[in-house]
Parts: sequence; C-alpha cells; structure tokens
Amino acid sequence: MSNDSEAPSQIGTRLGYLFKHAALRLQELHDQVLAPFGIDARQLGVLLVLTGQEPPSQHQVAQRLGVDRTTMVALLDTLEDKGILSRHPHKQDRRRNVVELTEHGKDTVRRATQASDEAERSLLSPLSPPDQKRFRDALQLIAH
Amino acid sequence: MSNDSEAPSQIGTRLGYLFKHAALRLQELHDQVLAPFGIDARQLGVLLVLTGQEPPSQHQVAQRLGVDRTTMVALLDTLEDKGILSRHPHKQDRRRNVVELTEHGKDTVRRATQASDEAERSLLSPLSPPDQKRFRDALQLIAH
DNA sequence: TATTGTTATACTCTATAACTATA
DNA sequence: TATAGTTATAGAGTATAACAATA
Repeated sequence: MSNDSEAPSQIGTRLGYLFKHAALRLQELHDQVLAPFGIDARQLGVLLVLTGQEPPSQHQVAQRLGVDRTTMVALLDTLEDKGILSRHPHKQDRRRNVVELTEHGKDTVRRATQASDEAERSLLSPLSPPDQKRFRDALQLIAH
Repeated sequence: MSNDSEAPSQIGTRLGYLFKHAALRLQELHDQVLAPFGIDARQLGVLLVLTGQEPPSQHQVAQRLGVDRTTMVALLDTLEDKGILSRHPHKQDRRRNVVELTEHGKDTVRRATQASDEAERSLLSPLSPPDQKRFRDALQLIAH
C-alpha cells in the first residue's frame, strides 16, 4: 500500500552511486583549489602521510596509503622532482629510503591543506554546520 | 593553544580518504552478497537503470551512468550473454538498441537488490537507525 | 550532416615478477 | 633467506578515432 508502484530501487539512492558521485565532486573541487600548488589530491594524500611524525620509509608510506610499494616509486619520483620531498638511505638499514618533506614541501603541504579544507567546506556547504560535523563523524565510523 | 602540536592534518580524517575507504568496504560487502547471482555491484547499477521505467537505448543507459557509449557495449554484452537482458532495434529509430530486462533479469534484479540492501545495512550498522537515515540524506544532498 | 552502435587502438592506473643491494 | 627499492611487463578499465547503418 506504500510505494510498491514507484521505482523500487532508483540508482540515485544507492550508497555506491552516492559515494562515487560525492567523491567525483570532491575531486573536481580539489583539482581547482590545488592547481596553484602543482599537485593533485592524491599527491597531497602522500604528503599528509609525511607530516607530523617520524619520517617513514617508502614502504611504510605505501602501506599507510594502501598501495603497492612499486606504485609508490613513480609517485615519489614526481614529488621529488618538484623539490617537495627528499629521499635518503636510512642510517641503520641502508635498504630503506627515508622520505622527508623539504622546507618547500612543508610550506606546500600547509597551504595545500588549507586549500583542501576549502574544497571540503564547499562540498559540505549544503549541510548545516552541526550536520556537517555529524556527517564527518558518521563517515569516519563506517570507513573505519 | 588548542592542538597546534598535534598532527595538524591526519590523512585518516580527510573526506577523500574516507570516501575511498567507505566505498572499498561497500565494494567488498557487495562482492560477497552478489556472488550467488553472478553479477557485481557495477553490473547491478546497470540493471537498476533498466528497472521501473521505459526501456532506454544503450546510449541513454550510458549517459545515466556517466560512462562513454563505447564502454557500454562490453558491459551489456556480458549481461546479455548471461540471459539477464536483451537488445532489440527501436521500432521508430533503427539506429538505437532498446535494452530490456528478461524475466530472469527481473528476478535477478529483485533478489540482487535485496542482497545489496543487506550490504548497505551492514556498512551502516555502526550508526544508530536515526543516524543512518541522517547520513543517507546528507550524502544524497552533497552528491547531488 | 548528425547520431547510434561497434571495433580497434591508446592511455592510465595498478599489480606481479624479476633484479640489485642490503640485512 | 628475507626485505626495500627499482624496473619491465601485463592486466583491468576507460576514452578517442574511425567506420557502418540509419536518420
């Protein structure tokens, strides 16, 4: 007696569809605000792993981002070429490459993070401030 | 005076990271529950476009999913080979292929949608029922 | 001329396998 | 033997270009 005759399963109400399109919109916003820094959202993700903690090895960076260590090589090559980070052999274990932000890298991360904050605010702007907080908390809960 | 000395921008709190990982978890849940039907989450998305409305052309299906029409061909080939849908030339415009669910396809969609509902419930289970509703509404708002 | 479906091709992203060096 | 970084290679997924049929 309710809505049996309506479309029972609109694609636009599925979580998978909604996640994909929310991520696409956020991607576009990031493309815009990060362009001045010469990096994209994914590269900022790499840089965020390098901030506020003991400089990790390449392998550790890859693990924290959930990508293969072979994929990490080109990713770091690009950022090293831009002068954003540097690689040095680990003192005690010379198999490892310690990855560190340069001064320019630290400055880039700081400013790019502010730009990313702006992109996130823009995405969440249809929600009231308390709803924004609830949404973020809920997303953090289900994403683990 | 607040948290300047703490990690200022943990990767695990960024919306992009959270969307990616929430989508990954949902993908895994879908892989499990959809396996009995021989389709994956993406293919179910195609089928959902075909339900509850005038049978669309291949091009229309592609547009609604936001993929190129050349990409649609192989996607539909697979589902047609499984006997889930059929293609017929449009009566008035024979350039078009009208895409329709078969009886088996309709049954598959109905049962696969229930399985997908279960996957979504599972993903949202850390939230209280009212929070689940709020999260879904918020996501729909920001995804457009 | 423009559009739909199709195929061939190329590009992007990523992982697997194999190699070097270090442990 | 095992691990970290690197390179070469292959696979999945996707779009662009070109073509045939149709409008």
